[in-house]
Amino acid sequence: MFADQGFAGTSLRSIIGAANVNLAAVHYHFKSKEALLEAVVLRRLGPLNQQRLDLLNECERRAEKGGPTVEEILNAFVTPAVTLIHHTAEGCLFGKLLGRLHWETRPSFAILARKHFNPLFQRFQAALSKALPGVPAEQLLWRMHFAIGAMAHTLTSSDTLEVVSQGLCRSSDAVPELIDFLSAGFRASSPVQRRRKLSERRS
Amino acid sequence: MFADQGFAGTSLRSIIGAANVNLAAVHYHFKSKEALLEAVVLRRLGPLNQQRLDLLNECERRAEKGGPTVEEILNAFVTPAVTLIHHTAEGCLFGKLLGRLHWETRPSFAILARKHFNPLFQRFQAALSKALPGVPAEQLLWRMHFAIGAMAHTLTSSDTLEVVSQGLCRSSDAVPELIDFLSAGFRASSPVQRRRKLSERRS
DNA sequence: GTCTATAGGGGGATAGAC
DNA sequence: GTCTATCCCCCTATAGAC
Repeated sequence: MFADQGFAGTSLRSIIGAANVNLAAVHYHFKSKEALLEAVVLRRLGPLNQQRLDLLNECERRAEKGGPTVEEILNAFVTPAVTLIHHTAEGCLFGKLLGRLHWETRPSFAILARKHFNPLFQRFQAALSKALPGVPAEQLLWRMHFAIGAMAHTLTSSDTLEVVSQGLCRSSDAVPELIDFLSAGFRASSPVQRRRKLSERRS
Repeated sequence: MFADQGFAGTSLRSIIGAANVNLAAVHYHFKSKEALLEAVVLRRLGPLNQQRLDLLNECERRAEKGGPTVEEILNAFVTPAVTLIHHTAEGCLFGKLLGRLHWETRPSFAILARKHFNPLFQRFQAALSKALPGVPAEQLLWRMHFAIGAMAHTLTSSDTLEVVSQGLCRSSDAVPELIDFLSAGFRASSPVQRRRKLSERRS
């Protein structure tokens, strides 16, 4: 319900109705509405982030000298989350919740999100930096930012894409399509000349 | 306020407080809270979408035979929106609102968003399809989906990136970085072989 | 541990005076 | 057109019986 309607848009009363419990039980077991959300998120996000790290470690261990490819690193980051959306209905909902978490603005959420995301982010930043020695730090951060946006939007809205495309795009293709797209973006060469050209054209 | 706290998270009472008006005035002039949001959005979204179409038409007119490049098309789509975030504070807020609109789930919002987004989407889909004859329709839709996610996330959260990167990434670089990244993604070749390989690795 | 009952404060919308 | 006062509902959280 948090996934579909957002935090502010979901009342505890609608939750207890769906769960056939009473209101006091929520506060007894979880203390507050925000703490309930945190519990809902953490139950699955912990294992999911661990899975991402395991995949990354594994492909680094297996890699020839020079480390894993961009595709392998992105695969470790993206796949555990994005495969959620075409498995169980529950996984699909958690995927939406996960995507939403990236742009909830309540201070307590931002803290929650960063607490469980920053270590992961830095680990993947280091791996990508090694795999892409030609990309300056600033640019790598921008590209990770874009990748997170594309991934989060896929988590929250790929069902919309299925409808808009009239069934042409299926969620089961999301992972390979996303990795193809992102890895090409990360590898993009960006001659200063071309960037200047676009800037001038805009002004 | 809608941009920062979302629709459900923003009360009319907090709005009238900030605007120094009374509650009845809102309902007299806008009829309802949802209609107020629609008015807020439409005042700026109409001109912005027109600007995107104008830019696209202009670069198509100016292009040599073969039509405009992917970069030019993406520039027409992305720039009018993303330049919002590093101009006025008001523009920055509207950028956030615009990004948020892509993943508000209330039925009335979905209708609003698609009503003003679908025509634009189809126009750009046609242009991109022409510029990328080797990319099948299904894949192009996925890539537009990813591009929208990256753009929307940039609109809503690039201030976070400025903080996380400790000032290394500045919003004024968002447009060229985004266009570099996306255009490479759109041009990506995707040998079926590689995609199968990744799929197998996952299973 | 579990429940009912209620506190105590918003929420959006509206009636009716001016 | 504008404002005050108010309706009526829903919200989170808690007290206190069992």
